[in-house]
Amino acid sequence: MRDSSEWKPTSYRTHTIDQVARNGEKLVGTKVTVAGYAETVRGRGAICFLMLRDGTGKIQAFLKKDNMDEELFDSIQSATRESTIQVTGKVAMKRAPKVAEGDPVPPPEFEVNVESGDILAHADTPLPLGVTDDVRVGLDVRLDNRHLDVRRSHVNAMFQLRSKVLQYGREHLISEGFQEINSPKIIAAAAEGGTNLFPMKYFETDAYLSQSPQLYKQLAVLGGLERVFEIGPAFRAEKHDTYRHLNEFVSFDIEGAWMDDEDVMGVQERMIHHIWTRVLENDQALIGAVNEYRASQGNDPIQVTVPELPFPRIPYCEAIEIVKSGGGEIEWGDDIESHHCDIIAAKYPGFHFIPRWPMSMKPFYIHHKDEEKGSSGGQLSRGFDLNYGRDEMTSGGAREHRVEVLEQNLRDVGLDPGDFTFYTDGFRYGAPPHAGWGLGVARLLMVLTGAGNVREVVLFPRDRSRVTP
RNA sequence: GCCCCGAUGGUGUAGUGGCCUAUCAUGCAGCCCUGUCGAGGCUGCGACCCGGGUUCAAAUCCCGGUCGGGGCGCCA
Repeated sequence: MRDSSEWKPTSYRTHTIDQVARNGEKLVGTKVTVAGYAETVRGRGAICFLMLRDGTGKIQAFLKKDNMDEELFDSIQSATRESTIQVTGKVAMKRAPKVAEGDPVPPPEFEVNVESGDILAHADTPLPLGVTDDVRVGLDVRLDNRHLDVRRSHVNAMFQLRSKVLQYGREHLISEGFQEINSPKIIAAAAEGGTNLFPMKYFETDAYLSQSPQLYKQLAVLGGLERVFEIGPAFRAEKHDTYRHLNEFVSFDIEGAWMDDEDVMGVQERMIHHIWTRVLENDQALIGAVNEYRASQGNDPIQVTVPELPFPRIPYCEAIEIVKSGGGEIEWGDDIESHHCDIIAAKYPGFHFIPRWPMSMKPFYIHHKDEEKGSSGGQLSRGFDLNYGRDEMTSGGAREHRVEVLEQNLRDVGLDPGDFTFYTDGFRYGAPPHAGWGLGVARLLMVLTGAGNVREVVLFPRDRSRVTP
């Protein structure tokens, strides 16, 4: 769980629960105040055991009727599960549990001998979902009650891992000289075409929610910010309903000047390598919490295996051949669909790049070189994807920096360059060649945590049929 | 947008026309016991998504609705 060793006391507690549990030996006899959720309340009569849990750990509070106010004793003893309770008392060594002959004696544990306390907030019964119950809960019930779901240790661990992934990713990009930016999410025109946008009213004007920071991060680079990244939301009004799609998702985006597609693939694989390495070094406790739950459900444990560098590159033309030889029906110029990815994934199960897509399948801002053609003569682009198994993680590429080519590309896909002057004007006064990518944070998390659904790793997911909570 | 599937106590489930005043687990309430520790023992509480239809008889079959799940397309 969280490392709270450096946390300061607050108005409600002198110590976090983990601080007491971890330093019990030093604290024996010391009066402490802790607060947490009542995980279990056992005992009826003269003594009572209250298992308290906060965001850092668990500890048993021991209550004896003789040692405290009788009314308080009764109210805590009859408190409902998940009520929040504050207790004050001296730290003591717990009596060792009975263990069967030959079983190892567990390490010493500590508890709080309660002298006073307070019920901070009472929990209704029954709980919509049990925080510690030994029953499966459907995803929909969990999402409707996410505030309780997140109290479950493996769910809590997943969201701590999410925070770590963002932290380590930032850490790495900053080490390579990228600076964090924020681009507008309210925009006037389609950024890329293709996907549907959510329309909105911006005062008297029609506007949309941004589907991607793409054009803005390019403008930032054209403006001389050199290397930029953004972690922010993107919105797509697509009526999909799958384990890997949401209508609002967080995208990890970068853009760098004087770089091409190969250069930014390098940034990406180094970043993922760094994230995995750091998780492996620092966050085994979180992985352990996830695995404990997986074991209870009969699932294999997840393992953090740092991927080898460089990731395989399977150019589009080669990918088509792999699919064909694997029995898939596909022709040059076709999209590589999920069932095709299954064939490729059988050969390349981990992370792999698919560079050099046909220009006709990539957005107008992707760069191409006239001399790079596919086997059947079609124009190739400098756009690439990053896949893990069958799932697409990333889309990226070298960008078109020649304004006259950019405008032609717009016309080729049926867009009017006149609608994009806010963007194309950025290229008229000298433009560095540049490249970048966008990575789906939740999809990366799925790989790391073994989650079978993006909704597992998004706190309050927005899909086709869910806008609350 | 297309295709498939599902809805039973708070939660997760059993159930394929009469054996269902509906199973089991968990939960909740109460009692007993107890320095417990996945506590234990006993008693009790609580459900067939909504509307129509078929039938002597519907949780079960049919139609419509609502909500949900899975897959595809598209994408991150």
